[in-house]
Amino acid sequence: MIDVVLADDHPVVRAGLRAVVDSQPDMQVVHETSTAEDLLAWLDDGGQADVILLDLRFGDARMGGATATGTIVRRHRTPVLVVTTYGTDADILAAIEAGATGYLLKDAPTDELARAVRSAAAGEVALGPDVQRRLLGRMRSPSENLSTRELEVLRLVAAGRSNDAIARELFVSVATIKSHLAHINTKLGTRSRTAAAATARDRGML
Amino acid sequence: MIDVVLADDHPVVRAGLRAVVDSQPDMQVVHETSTAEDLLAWLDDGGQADVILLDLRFGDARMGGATATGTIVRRHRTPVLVVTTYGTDADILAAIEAGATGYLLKDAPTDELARAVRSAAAGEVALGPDVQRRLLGRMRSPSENLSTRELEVLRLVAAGRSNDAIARELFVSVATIKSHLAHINTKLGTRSRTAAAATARDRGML
DNA sequence: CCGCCGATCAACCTTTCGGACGATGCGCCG
DNA sequence: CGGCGCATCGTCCGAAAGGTTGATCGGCGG
Repeated sequence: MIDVVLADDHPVVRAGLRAVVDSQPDMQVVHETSTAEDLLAWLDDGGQADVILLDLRFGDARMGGATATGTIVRRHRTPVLVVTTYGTDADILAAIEAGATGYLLKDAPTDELARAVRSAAAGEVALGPDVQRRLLGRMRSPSENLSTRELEVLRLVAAGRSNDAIARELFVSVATIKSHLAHINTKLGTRSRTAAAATARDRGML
Repeated sequence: MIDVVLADDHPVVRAGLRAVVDSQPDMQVVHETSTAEDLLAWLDDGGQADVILLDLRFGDARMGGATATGTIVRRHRTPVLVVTTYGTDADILAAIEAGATGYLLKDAPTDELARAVRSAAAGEVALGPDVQRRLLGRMRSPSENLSTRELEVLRLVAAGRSNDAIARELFVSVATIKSHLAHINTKLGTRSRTAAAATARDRGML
């Protein structure tokens, strides 16, 4: 039997996760908390769990999901499965770097969730298909390979400047800016300045 | 007995709403759908409900929650209770203008949800406390002169979509998007989509 | 009832971008 | 030394975006 703990500040979502987990014959919810602090307190108090389902976005809570994940993994070595609504690349990366065993989006079908819980309990990594796709996309375009000049241009693009304005601002010709932008779009896998700016924001590279 | 229909593209949230509703002695879930189209189809097919719990954000679905709300209210006169995760002012306004009977955030406690369902079934308006506070805040500062539609377009622009993509997403022609964008640029004092997106971010209108 | 506004679309034209070449110079590293 | 990546510029062309004007339609308020 897999003992699962839920940590989510949305009562409705907690009820949903509980329903999904309890409907599985081989797992059960043993505890629920609505804040990361409560979760930590429960664990420190001797609470035992096989898997923790954690929401990355704790409303306006003091402790973020990523921080909580790091603390839990370090202190209790319990597998943390991050289940959140929106998956910006930065969030996902942060969670994984913090030591999360898996990352699922809330729009994942229930059987996928159950599978992820079993994988996590077994100590395996469990990433949702969406998440895997995102990570792959990130690999294909390793973002950080933007040169300093390209990043400089990208920042100005994101600020809404035109090529001409950027050229004047950087004391180069428009052709150069276009060239940089072409490289940026190639590296980020985008097709327009606006998409590049949006992607850059998502990845927290500004 | 209050018959409730759920419309949400997140399986977990659907399970959560179902758990909450079914735990109340005076209400029950009679149908679930994951898209607005399915919901409309079910209603058109003779489905009867006392209250509809609808998610405003239907992933990448073709029909937005606000549009769906309008159609349902006009065609079937069934009270629609919008239950969504994040409450942007524009979202709330759009939903209410479309004729939603109530608006709740998903982080609302379960008893508040149950109360809202009863109010909606009785034909009363049911706005969560958070929502009411937001509306008041909005009254004080009339935000921007941007219409809800323009704001919708602006958001997609900021997400990096092309005019063509936005047009397909909103089911209108490219000419309309260009028209909206022209108005947006006039109102914001910008000269390009990227600048408009940047300005919008600065002013926190997304 | 009439006027105004928001949403929708169209046609036309100008400007800006983006893609696909190629070219030069510079610094770094094996 | 000889690549290699980076930054710089150029041209050509097609695609996308922006500006202008004008039109229809529905709702809402005076």
